[in-house]
Amino acid sequence: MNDIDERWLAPLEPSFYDVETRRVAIALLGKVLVRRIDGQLLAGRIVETEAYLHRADPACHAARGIKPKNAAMFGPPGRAYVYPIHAKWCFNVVTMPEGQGAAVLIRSLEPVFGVEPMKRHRNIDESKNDVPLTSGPSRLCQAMAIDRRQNGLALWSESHEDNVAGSPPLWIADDGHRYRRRAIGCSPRIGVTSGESLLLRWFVVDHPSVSGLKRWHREYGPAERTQVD
DNA sequence: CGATGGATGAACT
DNA sequence: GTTCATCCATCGT
Repeated sequence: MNDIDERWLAPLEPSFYDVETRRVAIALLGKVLVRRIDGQLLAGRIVETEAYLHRADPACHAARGIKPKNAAMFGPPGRAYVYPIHAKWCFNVVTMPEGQGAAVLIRSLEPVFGVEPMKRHRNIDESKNDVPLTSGPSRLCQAMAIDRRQNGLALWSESHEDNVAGSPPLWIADDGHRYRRRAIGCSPRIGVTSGESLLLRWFVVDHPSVSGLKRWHREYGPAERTQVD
């Protein structure tokens, strides 16, 4: 597990994120969120996302304009937007259009490697195997050790210079994994108090790492057809 | 599965 | 000081 060939984990280019928010949310399913911390590599496959649109979306933090708290949302696509909620953290990726405050919330990961350090970060006993490690936006932040320090961080390779280890502490990679279109479901977003009728949550159907509302979903089909590639 | 109550950071008055 | 928030562990059915 320690001899990971990072060539398979090269950061996605900024152009990946410079796309309409919903397409990014869908295209992120199957990608791998990677974290380097304490000399260890943590990774989890993205299996649940939500889109927060720059307009006509009252649930988006950008809806009430730019504030110090949400300023990272208004930065270039491909940067992290990390914000606190109910004493925990949520990790978003900024999408296009730049400067408008659109983002994708990463809601759940399937652990790929680094399970032991993830358990430590989550304060879970090493012997326990049935506790959700990275299911839910705040749990995955805890497992991946993401907090306000990653707010505004660039996730592409240029940010290597930000880190003495020669690589960004947090990025998203494409290892070639693809989910079939029929394996992707959609639903309203979880926990939002406005814009609740919008189907802006996507997830891998019946995946054990997906959090919440598994029952209320429908196949991501022609009605929501969006170019994934 | 749904309801409940706890937890904390930041924007308000 | 008060309120609200892209939550979640826990408990009851």
